[in-house]
Amino acid sequence: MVKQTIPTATELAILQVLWTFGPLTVRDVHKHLSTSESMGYTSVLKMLQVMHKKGLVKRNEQQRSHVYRSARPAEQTQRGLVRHLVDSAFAGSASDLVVRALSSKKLSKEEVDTIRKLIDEKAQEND
Amino acid sequence: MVKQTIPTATELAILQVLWTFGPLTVRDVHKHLSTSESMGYTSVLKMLQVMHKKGLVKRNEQQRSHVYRSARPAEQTQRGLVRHLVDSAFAGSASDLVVRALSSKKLSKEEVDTIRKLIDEKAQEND
DNA sequence: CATAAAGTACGAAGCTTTTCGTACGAAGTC
DNA sequence: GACTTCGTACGAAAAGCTTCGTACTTTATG
Repeated sequence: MVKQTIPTATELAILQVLWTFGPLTVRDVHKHLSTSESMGYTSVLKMLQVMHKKGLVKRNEQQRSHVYRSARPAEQTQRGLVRHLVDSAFAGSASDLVVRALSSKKLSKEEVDTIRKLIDEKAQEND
Repeated sequence: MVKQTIPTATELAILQVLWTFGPLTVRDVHKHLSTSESMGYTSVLKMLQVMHKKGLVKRNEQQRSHVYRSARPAEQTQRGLVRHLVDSAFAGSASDLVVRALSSKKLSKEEVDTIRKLIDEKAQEND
């Protein structure tokens, strides 16, 4: 079992871009990032190099502009993050986290329905 | 609106102790912490001083041994943490986080029921 | 009252994370 | 072929987090 690294805040910002838009060059990551945050181009480059070294992203060096992609599917990293948060702030209780999530944001009717279906499946499993 | 500080990993470890056991002296925080993690006494002290400066904890200095307590209820901090995670790793979708939470850990029948009830209330609100 | 025990304060070292300047190579353009 | 543009690499400064040693004060105790 490989130890799951928890990405830092900046790493997460970059990963989200990659998850959303797929494999990108440094320039494109920078473009998608720079709308909200302002981070120099070489900072993004360095960040991606660091993440590559850590194994958070993979890259294709065929082109002169290397193309980076997330090393793991979003789902896997997100699960790791949730687990980490559950342990570090909810004393291990995932349901407490869910309760808090439900009370913290207004969810649309559709979202609530999605979740309800999931819960029902979950409930059947446990019968 | 006051900007909500996101506690660091160590700060969270300490906050969890305070949430669980209520107001404690440095020595007692250290005791509860040191079972699993090993952190020097003065490190815990310093940490609590830093947290006090940041406003994460309050302290009563009546006694020689100051008594520290969480500045905010657990619920509030937890909501902030969830919101932060939703933004930084789930593109703002709280329901995606819930979905991931439900798929990441086995939940007991009781927990599932608790959540289901909550969902039902939530669903009614939206009608 | 002298000494030990228990407490706080705090500077500073040691890490990790983040940012960026500078160097340098490869491709395009006049 | 000279010059500009676009790219990577990487050292190192800056910033934040964590740990702990040392200094000093207060209280207990022989």
